[in-house]
Amino acid sequence: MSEFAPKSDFLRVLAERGYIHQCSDLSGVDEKAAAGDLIAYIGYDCTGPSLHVGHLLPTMMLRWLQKTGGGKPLPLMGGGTTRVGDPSGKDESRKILTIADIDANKASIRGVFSNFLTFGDGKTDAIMPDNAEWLTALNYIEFLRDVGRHFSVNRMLSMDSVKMRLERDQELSFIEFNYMCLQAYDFVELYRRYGCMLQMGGSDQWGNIVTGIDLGRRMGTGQLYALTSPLLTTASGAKMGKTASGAVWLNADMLSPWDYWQYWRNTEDADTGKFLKLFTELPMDEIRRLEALQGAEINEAKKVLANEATAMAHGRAAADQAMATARTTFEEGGASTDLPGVDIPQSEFAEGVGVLTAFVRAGLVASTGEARRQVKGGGLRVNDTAVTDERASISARDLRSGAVKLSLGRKKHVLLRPV
RNA sequence: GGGGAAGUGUCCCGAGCGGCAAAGGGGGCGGACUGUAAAUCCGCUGGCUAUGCCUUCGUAGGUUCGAGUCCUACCUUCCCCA
Repeated sequence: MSEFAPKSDFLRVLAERGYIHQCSDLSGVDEKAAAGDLIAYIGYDCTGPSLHVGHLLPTMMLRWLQKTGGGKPLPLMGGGTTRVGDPSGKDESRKILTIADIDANKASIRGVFSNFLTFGDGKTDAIMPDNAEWLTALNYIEFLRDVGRHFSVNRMLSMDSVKMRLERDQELSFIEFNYMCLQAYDFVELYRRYGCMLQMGGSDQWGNIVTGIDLGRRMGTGQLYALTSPLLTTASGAKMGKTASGAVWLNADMLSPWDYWQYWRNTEDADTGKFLKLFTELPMDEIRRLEALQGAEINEAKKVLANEATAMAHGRAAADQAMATARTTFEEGGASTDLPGVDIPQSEFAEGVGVLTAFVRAGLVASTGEARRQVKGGGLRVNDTAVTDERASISARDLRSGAVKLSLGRKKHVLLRPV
C-alpha cells in the first residue's frame, strides 16, 4: 500500500490518514474516485438509538468521499438485517428488536448523520437507503432460486466468523448464518438501484464484503470493490468508545457536548496523533506539528483534538463552550456555570440536603452506599473541599453564585441549583 | 427418545466441608504520583430511614435451628448415545 500513489484526493486522504486496512483493488477504486463517480456504501445496524464513537471511523470515510468530490456516500440502514443479527466477531448473538424499536432508532440515527454528511439529490449528495426496502419484500423461494444458489455452504463454513463460533461450540442460529447472504445481496441491490460499486466497513467486515463482490459477479453486476478500515483500539488495548457511563454517543441528547469534549480531551498520549488524523479534518502539516509535541505539551494537541471532534459532531459553538468550561474548571479551578447542572426544589434546599443524598441526586454516585464509600476514599468534594463527614448537609450557605459545586474525583463535576 | 454436565454477587470470568453478603481475577470507580495521559502502588466495587434491618447464587417447592451448598419438579445451555 505504501507503494501506491493515488490519483484521487479521496484515496490520497484515506491513505495518508490511516483509514485503509485492506482494499480489493486500490487502482480500480482510485480511478472511479478520480472521476468523481465512486458510489460507496457502509452498512449500519439499528440496534441502538444513536451512533457512537465506534461508528465514527467508517462515517468519516463517507464524509471524505463527499468532501473530496470522489463520489456519492450511501449510509445504509440495516433496518432489515437488524432483525437478523450478524455473527461477525461477536461472541454472542445480537438481540432481535421489534420493528417499532428499529424505526425509532433509525429516525434518531438519521439526525446524527446529517451532522456529518450533506444529503440531497446532487451528484455527491448522500442518500440513506434502508435495506428493509428490499429485504422485507423478498420471497423466500425466489430468493433461494436467484440468490441462494450462488452461495456455497462449504465456503460459508470456512469463514472466520462462522468457524470461530463452531469451534467454540457456540450456538449459531440459522438466521445469523444467513446474515452474510443478506449483506451480500444488499451490495447487489445497491448496485442495481444506485450504481454503488464500493462497500466499506471495519476490517471485521472483510469477509462479508468480499462475499458480496462474489455474488455481484455471479449475478451480473459490474466490478465491485471492498475497502476496510483498521479496527481501532486505544494504545493500551481497550476498545474505543466505552467510558464509565457507557457508550460515547454522537448525539447531544444522549451525551452532552461537554462530556463528548472530555472524552477526546482524555485521549491517551500515544493515540493523539492517530486520532487527529482519523477524527479531525485538520491539514496534515498541522497534525504533524501537533503530533511532534512532547510531554505535557501533548495536552495542547489533545485540546485541539477535542475541539475539532466536538465541532464536527455538535457544532463549533458547543466546542468552544466546552473548551471554555474546561479552562475555568480545570485550569483555574473555578466553577463554570456551564458545567452540567441538577435542580433541587428550593423548599428541600432550605432544610438542608444530606451530602450523600445530594451526590446521589446529582447523579455522580448510584446510591448513598456508594457515596459513603467515596467519602471514605476521599473522592467527594463540595465546592472543592473534601467531604469528611458523611452526615454533613448542604444548604443555602454553601451557595457560590447561585449553585453548589459537587465533584466526584478530579474530573466529574455537577452544579446543584435550588429552584 | 436415553445417559451425563452445568447455570453463583443484574459488567464479565470464577471458587464455594450445611453457618455466606459469599474466595480470587478482569473490568470499573476513588486515592497517591503526574500533565484532565500512560505505567505503577493503595483503597472500594448488594440496598437502606444503619452498630441494626432488607434483598441476592436459573425457577418453584421441600428437608433443617439454619440452604449457594442436601432432596423433588421445572426451565435453559452443553456433551455423549439413538
